Amino acid sequence: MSERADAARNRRAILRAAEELLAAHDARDGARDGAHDGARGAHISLDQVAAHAQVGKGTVFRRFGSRTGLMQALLQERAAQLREALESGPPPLGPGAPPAERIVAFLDALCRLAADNLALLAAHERSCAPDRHADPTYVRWHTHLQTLITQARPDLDAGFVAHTLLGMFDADMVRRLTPRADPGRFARSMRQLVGELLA
Amino acid sequence: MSERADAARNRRAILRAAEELLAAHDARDGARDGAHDGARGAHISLDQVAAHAQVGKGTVFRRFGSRTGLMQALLQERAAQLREALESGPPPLGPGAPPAERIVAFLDALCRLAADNLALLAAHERSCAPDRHADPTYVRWHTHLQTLITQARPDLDAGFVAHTLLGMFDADMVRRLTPRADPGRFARSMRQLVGELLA
DNA sequence: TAATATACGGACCGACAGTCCGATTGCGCA
DNA sequence: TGCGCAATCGGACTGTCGGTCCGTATATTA
Repeated sequence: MSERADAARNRRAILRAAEELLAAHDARDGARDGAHDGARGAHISLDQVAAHAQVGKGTVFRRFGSRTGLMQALLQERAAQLREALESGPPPLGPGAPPAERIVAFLDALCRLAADNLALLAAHERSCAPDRHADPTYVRWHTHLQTLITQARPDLDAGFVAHTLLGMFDADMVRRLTPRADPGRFARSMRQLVGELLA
Repeated sequence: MSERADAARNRRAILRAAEELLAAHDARDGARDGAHDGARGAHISLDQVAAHAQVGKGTVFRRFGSRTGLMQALLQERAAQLREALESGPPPLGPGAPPAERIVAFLDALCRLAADNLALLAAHERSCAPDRHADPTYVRWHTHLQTLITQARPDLDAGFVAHTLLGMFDADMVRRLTPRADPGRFARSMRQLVGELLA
């Protein structure tokens, strides 16, 4: 036995509470359209999360270690499905398709994931700012891309390119480049750029 | 008259103090080589800056409005020379050369600027995280790139590509991709990637 | 030199990440 | 079923920091 029942229950409660607060932010912020609204940032404090989860603050820290830990756990959860698809799903997302196609499929999937989780992404960025490159999910994505890029374009600096491509998914950038009038712009421009690189 | 003499003196003192603290961080952190050292971040508190500048905290806020304001001022100062060169210097950095060359020259200049001001860049990122896209220096750089890209490759989404290219200059990324053993890697990989895009 | 707009400094505030410890409770075991 | 302990809980507490306030000091100008 590695985790007591109440502990597991609280872990779930905390994750769900964080999601709900994030979603609330998303809704509230999303309501504002048009030009950017300056001081962005889904700032949910851990006190809020604890209160919303009906749990003591200490519990949050015992379960997740820190704000960063909570955010990483949250992102990991949301990314689980994608991870599964990458590792053992059908091509082109999963193994089996030529690398260039897998890259495009992966980035498309990231677009969707980003669009559906803007607030989480923003909060995650903010918390992990110190070195987002240490986040397990980021590392996994980076490794995946790097491998594929190495196969598709052995002449490029795959690590560098992978970082650059992942850099596109900055929450603020996604938001800015996803205007109401043309919600497909981000994905389209992204695909075009990747096309250039793999051509 | 727009600013009293003592006010101007203090403004300079604060800027210099911030630079010195940042440099101290840089030195201390830079001493560590090899693998990443986790919790990065040139975190200089405004209390520290005020103390180091031998000035009251209130003065810092009166002059710069906020932490973000201070960071923006700092970056603007460091970027002044580059700005000058872009607007009225000799080609290819300044006007007169073909857009593709100007883009490369500009990004090369950014490489140098980034390398020389890693700590500032990191601190700036951290403070302006909410929306770095509102920073005057960032906006200037983005506009510059966007214009040139539009000329060089009218078929691309210039705004998107410009953001992506600027995204490469994330302090953490620069640091990671500038190993002691091969300090030219970042600039080289960057040039290669840009070459692909403009080809 | 007097009058006034400006600037100064540092005490003060509220928010928040993270810590601590006495009270509580799930759970294996007899 | 009931015991006992280890794990968990909760929320008070701490230290830090960005930002505000206001009584005092000073540059400036006439």
